[in-house]
Amino acid sequence: MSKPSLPAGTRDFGPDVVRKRHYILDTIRETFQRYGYQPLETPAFENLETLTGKYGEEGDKLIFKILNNGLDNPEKESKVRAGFEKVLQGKSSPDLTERALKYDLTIPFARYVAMNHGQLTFPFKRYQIQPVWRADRPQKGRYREFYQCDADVVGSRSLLYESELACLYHEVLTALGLTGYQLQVNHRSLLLALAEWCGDRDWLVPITVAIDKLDKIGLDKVKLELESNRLPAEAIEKILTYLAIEGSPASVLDQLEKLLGHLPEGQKGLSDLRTWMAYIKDQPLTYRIDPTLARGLNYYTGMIFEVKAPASVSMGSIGGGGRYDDLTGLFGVPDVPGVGISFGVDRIYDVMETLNLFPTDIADPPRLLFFNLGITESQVTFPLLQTLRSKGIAADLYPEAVKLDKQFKYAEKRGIPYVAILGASEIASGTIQLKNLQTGTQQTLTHAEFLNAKL
RNA sequence: GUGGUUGUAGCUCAGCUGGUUAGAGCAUCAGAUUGUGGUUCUGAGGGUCGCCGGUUCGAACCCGGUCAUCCACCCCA
Repeated sequence: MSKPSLPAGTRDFGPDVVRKRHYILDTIRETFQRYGYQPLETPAFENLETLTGKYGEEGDKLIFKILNNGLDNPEKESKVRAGFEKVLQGKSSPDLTERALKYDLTIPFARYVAMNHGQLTFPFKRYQIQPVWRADRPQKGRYREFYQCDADVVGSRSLLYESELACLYHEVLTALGLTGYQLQVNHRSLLLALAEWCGDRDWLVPITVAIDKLDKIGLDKVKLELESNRLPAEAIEKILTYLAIEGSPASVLDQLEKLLGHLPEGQKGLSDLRTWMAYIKDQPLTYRIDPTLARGLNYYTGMIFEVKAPASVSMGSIGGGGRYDDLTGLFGVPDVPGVGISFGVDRIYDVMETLNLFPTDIADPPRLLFFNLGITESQVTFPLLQTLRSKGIAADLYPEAVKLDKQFKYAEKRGIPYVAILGASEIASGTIQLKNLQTGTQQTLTHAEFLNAKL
C-alpha cells in the first residue's frame, strides 16, 4: 500500500481555506445576482468535439481528455489501434477519447445557448461558478483544477453590458479589499485595424501575440519576434509607433485616432470605447486603455478586458473577458452576440492571502459546547442541545466523559466561546453551569434561564 | 511540452569534507491537576531520511534513474 497522494495541480481545501474561498465566492455570487444575472451550471465534461478548436492551438493541447471505456473490446481492436496511431501523430481520435473535462465556462455556455436558444429570453444574463481543468504544468498561480466565476450576457450588442461588467469587476474587487487591482481594456477592432494598416489582416495573430508580451519582454524582443515572423520593416515601424501610445484614456484615444482613424475597423473600435467611457464616466472605477492588450482566446471580437492583481503581488491576470460576436455560430446558431467576464478565484485567493486581506472573523464555530460528565448526565444534556440547535444556535456536546481539562482545551481550540456544564450536582438542583471562556465568568442557571440566555 | 529547484517526525526545519544509535522547535498523547481551560513543568509516542538502483569497508550526504514539489519558459485564471 503506497502513501496516498493527489494528482499534480490539485488541492484539498481544509475548513479554514474553504471558509475563505466561500467568502470570495459569496461576494462574487451576491454581486452577480444583484446585477441581474441568473445561475447556470453545466457538466464537468463535454463532448471533446465541443471544446476542440475553440481555444487556439495551444489551448487544444491543454484540454484534459477522458479515455473511452471498453477499449479492450476485441471487436473494436482495429479501430482502437488506428486511433492510437492518430494520437501518436498529435491528433485526437474519437475512437480513443470522445469526452473531455471542460476548459472554461464560456464555450459550454455558448453550447448551452445554442441548444436552448428557442427557450431563452434575450438578452439572457447568466452567471456560472464552477471548476474547470487545464492540463498545464502547475506553478505559481496556476492549477490544473481551478474555479472560474463567469458573468455573460448574450443576445445584445449594447455597450451597456461592457459598462456594467466593468462596474461589476470594480464592485467585487473593492469589496474583497483588492483596491490596487488594475483594469485594462482594449478593442479587437483596433488590433485588426493595426494589422490592416500594416498591410495584411492575416498578420493580426502574429502581431497581437508579439505585442501582448511588450510589458514582459520589452520592446527589443517584440521587435525581434516580429522580424522572425517575416513582417516587412515598414510594418514593424508602424507597429512601433502604435506601441509608443500611452497616457490617459482620452490621450490614448486621440493618438489612436491619428494612427488608425482613417480605417473603418479603427473607427469601430474608437467609437465603441468612447461610448463605453461615456457610460461609466461617473462611476468610481479606474481603468487604462492598453493598446497592447490582446488576450489569447481567439473568439473575442469587440472590447476586451483584463484584470491584473495589485502591482505589489506578482500574480498577473486575476480575471478577463470581452465581447464575442458569434460564439454560438460555432454550434450552428448564428447572430447571437455576447459579452462576458471571468474571475479567477484561486488566484484572487492567493493574492488576498499574500496581502492579508481576509477578515479575521471569518470562522463561525459553534457558540456553545456542552461538557460530557457521563452517560446519565449527557442524556439530560442532549435535549437541551437539540433545543438550542432548533433555536438556530450552533452547539455541540462533547462525546465522551473525559477530563474537563481536555474538554476545555477542545472548546478553546475550536474557538467556541461558551461551555455548559451539567453534572450530578446540577441534575440534583435542576440547574446548569454556563461559562464564558473569554471572560472566565460562570453562572448557575435554571434550564429555562439557560435556554433564554444570550449566547 | 522545455529547463531548473527542493524532497529528513503530523508541521517548520537542523544534520560538518561520507563515519557507529538521525536531532530541535511546534503539534499530539500521558502525568503534575479524579468537576473548571489558557501559563508552567515532567515524560512518552512518532522516521523504509520520497522511491529504485549504483559507487564505497561504510550513504540522509556522492552518482544515475524515477516520482513528487516549487519556480521559470510556452500559454493562461
